[in-house]
Formats: sequence, C-alpha cells, structure tokens
Amino acid sequence: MDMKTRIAALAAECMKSLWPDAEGLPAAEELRGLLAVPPDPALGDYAFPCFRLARPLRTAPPKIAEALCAAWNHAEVASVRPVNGYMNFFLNRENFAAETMAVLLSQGERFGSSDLGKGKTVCLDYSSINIAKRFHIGHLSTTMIGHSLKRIFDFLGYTTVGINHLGDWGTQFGKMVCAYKKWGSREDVESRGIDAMTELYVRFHEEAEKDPTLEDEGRAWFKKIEDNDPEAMEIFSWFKEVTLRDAAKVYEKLGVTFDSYAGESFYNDKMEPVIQELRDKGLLVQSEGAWVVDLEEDNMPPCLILKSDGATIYATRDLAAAIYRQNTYHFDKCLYVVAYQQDLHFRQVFRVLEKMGYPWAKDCVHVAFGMVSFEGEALSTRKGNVVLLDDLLDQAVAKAREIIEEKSPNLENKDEVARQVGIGAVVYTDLSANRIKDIDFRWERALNFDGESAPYVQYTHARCCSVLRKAGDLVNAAPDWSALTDDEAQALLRLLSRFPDVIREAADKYEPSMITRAVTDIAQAFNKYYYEHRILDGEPAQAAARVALTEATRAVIKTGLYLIGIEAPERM
RNA sequence: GGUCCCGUAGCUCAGCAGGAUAGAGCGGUCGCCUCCUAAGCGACAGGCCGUGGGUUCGAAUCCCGCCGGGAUCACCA
Repeated sequence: MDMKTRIAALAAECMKSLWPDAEGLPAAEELRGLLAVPPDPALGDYAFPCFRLARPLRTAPPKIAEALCAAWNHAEVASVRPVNGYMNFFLNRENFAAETMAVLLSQGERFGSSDLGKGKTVCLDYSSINIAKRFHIGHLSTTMIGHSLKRIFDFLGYTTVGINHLGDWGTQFGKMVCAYKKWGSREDVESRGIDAMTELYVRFHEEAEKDPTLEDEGRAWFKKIEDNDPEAMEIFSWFKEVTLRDAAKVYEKLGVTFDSYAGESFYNDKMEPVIQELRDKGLLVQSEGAWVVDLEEDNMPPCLILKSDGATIYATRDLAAAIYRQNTYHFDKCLYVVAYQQDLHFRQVFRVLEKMGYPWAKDCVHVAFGMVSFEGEALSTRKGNVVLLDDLLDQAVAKAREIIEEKSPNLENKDEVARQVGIGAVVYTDLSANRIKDIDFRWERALNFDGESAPYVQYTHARCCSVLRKAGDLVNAAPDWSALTDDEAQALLRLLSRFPDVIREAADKYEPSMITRAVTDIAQAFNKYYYEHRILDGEPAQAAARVALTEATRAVIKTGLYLIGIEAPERM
C-alpha cells in the first residue's frame, strides 16, 4: 500500500471515530482522491481540504481541520497540523524513507510493473508504413508512441500484439509494376531501393500523360495482383521486401519490433464476408451509386463500404481487420496509433462495428496524435520539405559523437554511447509533449541536447552508475534510513514512490509523455540531491542509505527510459 | 457552414476526475568545479492561464457564448 492510500485510510478511520453518525462523509477510497499535495512542501506532504465536510457536518472547515488533527494518533506515519481549513500531513520522514526504499530495492528495475493485465490482450496498430515510400519524420510519432505503449502494457502484465498495418494495397502498385516491366531493372531497384521505385512511379505518370492507354495497363497489372498472378505477385512481393528491408534498418536503430506485418493486402480476401454480414444485418444502403452504412442518427456522414465501381475502400478493410483481430487475438483493447486527421474515419468504423452488434467495438480506441510540420511548413516530399528518419538519426548520432569528443574524450565505447544518446534525443523529443500536440520539426531544436532531453536523463543515469561503481562495500552495508530525511532526499523519494502510478496513468491515457516527464523530474530531483549531499562520505550506515537511494534512482530511470524506448548508457 | 481538437512566460511545453503563492526547459543576464561525471547546480528577469459570462466556500481546471488557430466533412489512406 502506498503512503497516500495509507493516509487516506487512516484519515477516514479518524473521521469515522469522530463523527460515527454523520452522513455523506467520504470513504477511504474517495478520500484518497481528495488528498492534495500542498503547493509548498513546507506546508506538508499531503493535505486534506476540509471544505467538503462543512455541509454534512454543519461546521466551519477550520474547526473540522482542528478536530481531525486533534484526534489524529498515528505519529509514526505522519504528524498533522490544521491550516486554514486544511488538514496538513507531514510524513514521518524516516518511516517514509524506510518503507519506500524497501519496495524500491526489492523490485529494482521491475518497480512499477504489475500483473494488472494478466490474461488480457492489447492489440496495437502502429507505424503502418506504406510500401515504396521512404520513412520520414512524419512516421516517427506513430512508431514511437505505439512502441512505447506496447512496452508499457507489457510491463503492466498485458499480452501485447504489435501490428504494422502495411499500406500495401492500391492501384498505384499496379502502375509501379507496370512501369518496372517497361523501364525498370532488377539491379537498380535492388541497389537504390525505394528511390528507384519512386522514380518508376513518377515516370509512369509522365508517360501516361502522353499515352493514356498506360493507365489501363497499370490497372490491368493491379488486377493481376488482386488475382494472384504469379509474375505480378513476384514483383510486388519483391517491392514489399525491398521496402521492409529499408524500414528494418530504421526499426533496428529505434529498437522497434512488431509481432505482425498483416497489412491491407492481407485483408483482401477477408472483406467479402464482412460486406455480406453488413448486407444481412440490413446496414448496407445504396447512395449515389455507392454502398454505405448510414450514420445520420449518429451525426456523422455515411461510412462508405463499396465504391460505385464495386471496389472496397479503407473503411471496408479496417472493418475486416478489426473483426479479424478480435477473432484471432480476442483483444481486450485494440489501439490505433494514427494521426488525428483520421478521427472521423475511426469514429465511423467503430460505430459501424457497434451497429453490427459487436460489443467489443467499445474497446477499439483511436490513439490520435498531432501533425508534424517542418520548419513551419507542411511536410511535402515534392517540395523537399521532409526529413528522412535515417538522416535525422544519423545526424543526431553524429552530434552526440561530437559532444562526447569534447566532454568525454577518454570514454571507451564512444560510438555505442553516441548511438544511444543521439537516437535517445530524437525519441525523447517525440515523446515529450502530450501526443495530441502538433510538432514543428526544427533542426536547431532536434539537435539541441541541453535541458529537458534524453541526454539529460541519460547523464543522470550514468552519474548514478558512476557513484555506484565507487560505492564498494557500501552496497551491502545495512542502511540507516534516517540519512534520507532531508528535503532533497524526501523530494526524490516522493517522485520515485509515485512512479508506479505514473505508469498506470500513462497506460490509461495512452500517454507515453507522462513517463518522459516523470523520468525527467526524477533526474532533476536526483541532480539536486547529488549537488547538495555527499553520497559516499561519512558514517557507513548513512552512506549506505544514500547509495541505496542512488541505486533506486538508477533503476527507476532505466525502467522509465526503457518504457519510452530509450537506452540508458552507464557512462557518458 | 457542421463536427472534432487546440489556445498557459519571447519560444517549446507541464499543471485540467476544482483546492493554498500557476511550474519546468530553451533563449537572456549573473554566479558555482582543491569535492562522488559541470551533458550538472543555483539566482535574476519574464504571466489579466485567448476572452466574456455562469456554477462553487474556492476555477488555468467544470458549463455556455465569443475570438483566434488547426483538422475533417463519401468514392485516396
């Protein structure tokens, strides 16, 4: 039980003993929510505002606070003082330190993990790259938010399924195969990959302007792909392979993995039954030549299922995919980490699933995130307003390497650390603000490693490691927790003890940035502590306590960074 | 126009199941290494929390209106 829960329970008990017959008093659980943290630590560690009791007790808040404080007899947990209608709790610092440290040390890097999600499955649809397109900064958020959420849910005991819902369907691929047959060469695509494919595509459009029959040829090739024609499929599959090979390099740098690459083409033969089902359930109506599900009563435009030419559309595929995922994985949650532009689309799809009678439709969640622009302008490959992820990561690593050369010329594994720091910096920036915020990418900012940044947190981790390397036998000495009763240690302990709550809330809100913030706060608190106190000097039992606090901090930072997909170097 | 989202320091953002004096970082100015990593720590400057109402003992936080910005509104995903 954490301190807050414990204080709430004791306060509820105290209240009950004072006013056994009063009605409308908050129970322990509600009281926990009412407990506030005073703006100034000098006012206390927790505060209970008594205003809410004024009405049920027909008494002025300050009187209530005084009565409660007078009746409080748990000094071993906290002392209390009434101030302006607040009942202020001052934790017994040594007790708080001892209890918090006991949990921290016993759980180590697993601190904050749980079996909350035992037996439950979460599907996560993220990254979802398009075939024959390069990986750029516009794809970073979906990739890293999804990756981080996967780790967070894993950590909380859920079974997770990471799905890269590939954009591998559409007439453009017929055109590409067509162009390849006419002008392409195997060697060129093999060696230049996506660039070669893009050129073929561009050339196709240029030539098609002169010779419109090309369009028909392109469509014919797509039809062949649809019909599983061996030659068409061989080429198309190879295009996919080349694209994925390219993406794999970036995924490897970022440490991102997937359990499934079932993309749009995978659902090609799974849509017909869904359409039939919609028809059987009387949901499909014809409108303007197309077949749609009417959503007027839901105040939404109709959801298009079949185009007027009879072809399916992305909503059709998303319906088939959702049903497939439910049947295959029996998910308790299915998260779609997709930009907020698609908000309406997902609301429509989820609503249609609901209309189909699937109760699990409510478990489908669009985890929306903001748009990326580049130096104030919309991303546009055509205008060159785009930064390839590979280039960004390389530059960040190079910058980190430069700084290492300057600040730690004697470091042994410079390249390795530069990689961890550079990539960490990029990831940290992406996961530092609430996901809904738009991001305006600027080189100057992306390569600034000062202040709240991955390097700052990583540096703190390395600092902890450095102290621990020098701690020697103190690691095993019996600690005297009274050494951790100063303001700085207490502030750090408070943050550490809250870490499990943060993880749970990050999962609840699908918000990795909460963890980014928490590790940053912890790093800040530790650096302050480090500056104010000598860890290794003095009385061994006291030093042992400070060493233990350092170890706990190290472990929590490492875990926090792991949960947002960032590595923690031991020296830098 | 309908719907959804956003508006907090010069800039990037926390805080928003209401609580005491609104917090960080960057940028600016100025300090701190004979001492466990100075990629660090501290100080100063910087705010009618877009705006007007309402609810409340109490509103940056909840509700309504308005203003500003963004996204989206069927045969692309």
